[in-house]
Amino acid sequence: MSIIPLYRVDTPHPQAQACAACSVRGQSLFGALDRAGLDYIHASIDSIRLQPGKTLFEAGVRGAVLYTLREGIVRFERVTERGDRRIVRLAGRGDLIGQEVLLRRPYADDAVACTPAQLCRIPAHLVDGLCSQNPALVRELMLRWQRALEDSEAWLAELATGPARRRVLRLLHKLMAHTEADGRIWLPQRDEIGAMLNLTFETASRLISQFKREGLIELPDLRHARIDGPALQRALRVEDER
Amino acid sequence: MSIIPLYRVDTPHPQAQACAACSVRGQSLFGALDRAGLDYIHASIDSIRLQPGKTLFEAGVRGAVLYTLREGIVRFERVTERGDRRIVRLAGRGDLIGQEVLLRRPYADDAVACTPAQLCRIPAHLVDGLCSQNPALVRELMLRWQRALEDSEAWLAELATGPARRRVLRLLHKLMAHTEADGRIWLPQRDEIGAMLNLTFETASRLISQFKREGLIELPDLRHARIDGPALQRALRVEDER
DNA sequence: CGAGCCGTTGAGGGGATTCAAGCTCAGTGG
DNA sequence: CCACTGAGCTTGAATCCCCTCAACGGCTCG
Repeated sequence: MSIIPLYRVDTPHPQAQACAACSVRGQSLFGALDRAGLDYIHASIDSIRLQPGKTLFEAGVRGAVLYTLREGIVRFERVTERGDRRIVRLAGRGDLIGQEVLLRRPYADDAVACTPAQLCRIPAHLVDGLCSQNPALVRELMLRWQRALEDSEAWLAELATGPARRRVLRLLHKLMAHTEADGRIWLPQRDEIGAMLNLTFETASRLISQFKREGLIELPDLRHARIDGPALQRALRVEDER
Repeated sequence: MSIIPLYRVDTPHPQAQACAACSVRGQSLFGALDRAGLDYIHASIDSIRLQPGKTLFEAGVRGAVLYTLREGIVRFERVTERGDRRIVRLAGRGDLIGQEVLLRRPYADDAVACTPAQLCRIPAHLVDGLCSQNPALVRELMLRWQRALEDSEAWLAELATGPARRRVLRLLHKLMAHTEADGRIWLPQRDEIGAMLNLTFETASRLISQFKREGLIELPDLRHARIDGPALQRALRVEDER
């Protein structure tokens, strides 16, 4: 919960200090804000934690809040008319989640935590207010929309094309962008891989096992992998040159 | 080319009148503009015609113009690292094309006319200028970004999933949104269908022929189809309930 | 009239799915 | 303590759907 100051102080609000020191501030939406802007927002922003598998919001709901992802990975998924789940995009550190509420639109997808996640919960009206003052923020928002669009199109072009082996290799490549401090990457469950790449979980399992045998990856635990980067590059080259 | 007036007149500029009367004005980006706004923009906007197969711009290029599609269908495509062409989205009447230039970003995809197309060519700086005056325009822009994002995600979920028959049926369903005045829809070439649905052109051809035999569609000419709507709905139902 | 593009159709092969069984591991309760 | 259970992962065998390769026909253009 946020804290509401009862008296005027000269030092900035503690949450404002926290925002100013935030590890993802430079990459986040509010990176464009100055001290005064931070002072304005701090009181309304809550910090949220989410366990893997927990949903942040559901498609179709008209929400009034959006989120900045400080830590972890969140996936966007939707259920097709045929009834199967399809993961259409991932969000990582610094990404904005649920920006459609700024347009008074319902959430477009389910948003579900893939890993333990930490987020800032931001009321939509807060961003509305800041936008009218701050053109840089508007531009920042548009940039995020464009990035999300390009992500989605790249996903379609690169992760939904070609043989299964190539698709899983490309997924591993993409996941390397979210490498953790200790060099491990998040390895999705087999049925999640299936939902991302349009494969059955058996096929996903076969390929991950195969990569293990080939020495391309190793699994320190069930949810993480270490990837042999150069070997992955080579394997991708082989797939693409044919 | 645009015409620059040499003397001040009381009647609105002819192009401003054309804009005000534009058939897609209500759905277009500048639907949010008033008379004064239209007067401001008219002189810089050119009208463009494009034949099927002609490209409007290429991915990676840093352009300075964006477009409103007045008539026809334009596709966005990109070449995967493996080297095959993949169509990732379609634009129809009233859609905005190339808005990434507003962010000083290179075009994200190739844009190619699918049908004869008419567009308005809009210099990016023009929109920049209007945005600072006109909050409604900013909101309209954001809405378009969000719509494009949702289109792309829906494409991924609905057109890249399931057996080939279902994918082509869903494509026909989607194309019905662009039905022409006489009730015909644009029917892509077989290899275009392949590039949209990740199929070979042979498979696309087989399915279109099959639909013809089933009476689901008829082809008045090679590039157009008439669809039996209820039959299509039934066929989709059958596909989805299994 | 031949060349080239586009569409159609067939035959055969291959890669992913389907169906099925067995495995590990964490949690539960006797 | 350990059987029991269920969820997730792995692996095998058979099937099927789509791709590949190939031939052919219609159409437009030079």
